[in-house]
Amino acid sequence: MALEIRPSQALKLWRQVHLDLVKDSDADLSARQTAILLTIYLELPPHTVRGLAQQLGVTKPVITRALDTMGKLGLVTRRRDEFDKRNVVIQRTVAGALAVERLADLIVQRSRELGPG
Amino acid sequence: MALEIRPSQALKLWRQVHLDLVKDSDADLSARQTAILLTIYLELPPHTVRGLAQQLGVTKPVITRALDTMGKLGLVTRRRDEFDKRNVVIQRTVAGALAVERLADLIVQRSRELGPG
DNA sequence: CCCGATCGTTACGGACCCGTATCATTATCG
DNA sequence: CGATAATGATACGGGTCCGTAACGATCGGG
Repeated sequence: MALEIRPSQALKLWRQVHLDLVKDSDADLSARQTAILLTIYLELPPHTVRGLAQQLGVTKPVITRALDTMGKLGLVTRRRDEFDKRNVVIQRTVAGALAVERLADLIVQRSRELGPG
Repeated sequence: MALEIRPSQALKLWRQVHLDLVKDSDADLSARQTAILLTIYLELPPHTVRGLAQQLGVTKPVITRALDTMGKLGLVTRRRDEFDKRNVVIQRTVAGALAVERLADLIVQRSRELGPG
């Protein structure tokens, strides 16, 4: 069931999707922000600042700032954990789910256009 | 011959590779830099600042700065075009080729680990 | 009840990147 | 030649991000 992709195909796909992302300037997320966003939307909740920081191997302020930025874009929301008010629970949004879906479609679309090379 | 990948697989692959890139902090390239680097190494030379700017849909200073940064990292080199000294020809380097190769291997490796999901 | 531990956030100084505008250099054409 | 065009680099003001360090709020064990 493993995906069969050759190195040259992988690079072409990577380049083309990045070109698309750069041209659709609205989705100007860094590599870290991308990893954070996809972790939130692919991994099981709940997600906390500390948990994300550990998964990414970065410091907590990096997560806080990324959440600030993505919050402005409407991609995620934060809510205080009522049972432990020190914690903050990161929540998904409709806009974020749509953005992730669009990214998936973009990758799928571009992968379909790959030649045998 | 088209690559068959499902949206959920595409997202898992995208997330995992980005996680790897973030943790291997040395390769801290932005989306634009990634697009530029892969364009230089996948498309036929010669590459110029203006040409890259057009392909990416960005302004020339973006390319100049990206080449500065990638030059410091040893990923590319610049050389004056002897036949038209206004032009600068961007050249590949061994280190850059190796970095691109490692990226390709990373994507291939992570794609092999994808489940049917 | 209080003190330490833990959580997320913020302050700070420094670095990078952006787009616009401008510049020096070089080529081209009248 | 001289004027115009084109190329890449640079200056600038503004924004974002980084890691370290410190902070307030909250929990929990003694």
